Amino acid sequence: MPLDFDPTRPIYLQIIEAVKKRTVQGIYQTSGPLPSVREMAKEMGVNPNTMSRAYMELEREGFITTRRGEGSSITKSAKRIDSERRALAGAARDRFVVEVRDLALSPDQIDYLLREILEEVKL
Amino acid sequence: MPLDFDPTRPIYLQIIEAVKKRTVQGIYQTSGPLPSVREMAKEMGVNPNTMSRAYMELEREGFITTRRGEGSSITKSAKRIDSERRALAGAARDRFVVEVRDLALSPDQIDYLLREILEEVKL
DNA sequence: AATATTGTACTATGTAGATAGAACACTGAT
DNA sequence: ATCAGTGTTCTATCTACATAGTACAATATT
Repeated sequence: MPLDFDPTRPIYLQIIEAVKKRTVQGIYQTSGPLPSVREMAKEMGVNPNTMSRAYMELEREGFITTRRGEGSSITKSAKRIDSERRALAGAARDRFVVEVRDLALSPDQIDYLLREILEEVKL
Repeated sequence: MPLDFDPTRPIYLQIIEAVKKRTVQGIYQTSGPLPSVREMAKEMGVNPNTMSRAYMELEREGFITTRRGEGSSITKSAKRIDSERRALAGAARDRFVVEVRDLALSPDQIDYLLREILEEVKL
């Protein structure tokens, strides 16, 4: 199932985010190996070079470790993963605040917006 | 004061969003004219071609009207502007929900996140 | 009528991102 | 030793985006 990428943003950045989110969800375990560059490229429907670029960036950030011939795996540090979860949530919050702050919404509209979010996120 | 653009996203798209936000905030009135392509380009620190592209797109969407030699102006429809406000808020909400939904946050974490947002948006 | 200001169009240049394809280098298993 | 699978590197090609510079077309102003 190839991901549906936002065509206005670099794919390799979206891949990085997707891998982090899947890890945070527990889809990728720290015990086992990460799918290989070629596998993951095929699954997400992108070129192996693009996937390799994403993996290299993830390694640079210390989120995965990678060894030639052996493959890649997620960091074993649970602390690192949880900090990633909080970082993703915080970044999403900041983006949302910036986007909404200057819309001249009434207090009622703000309350309604947040209630909508609460319901949708709970699902 | 040139805007600080996100280098990972097309500038002309960010300009479009900026013009819409300014309009929604009341910075650009429907009565008066919009700054000219060259003025706005200078103000935002981009090339006039890039600004022209943004204006053309805004016209295509029906958000501004533009006439050669005369200049551009925001749509006179207050309904259109308010619908834009709600559209911007709704899009921001949807993006936020998508970003946060799959982070495996605890209910407590969600509550805390929303309280943070409420405080920051109120300012 | 002439000039300035407006939006628009065009060519050229540079950069980033993505793809395709081939080759190389290292590791584990047979 | 061989082979398959791994990450990595390289060249080439294509597209979108942004910039620079120039020129053109239409309107408003003088």
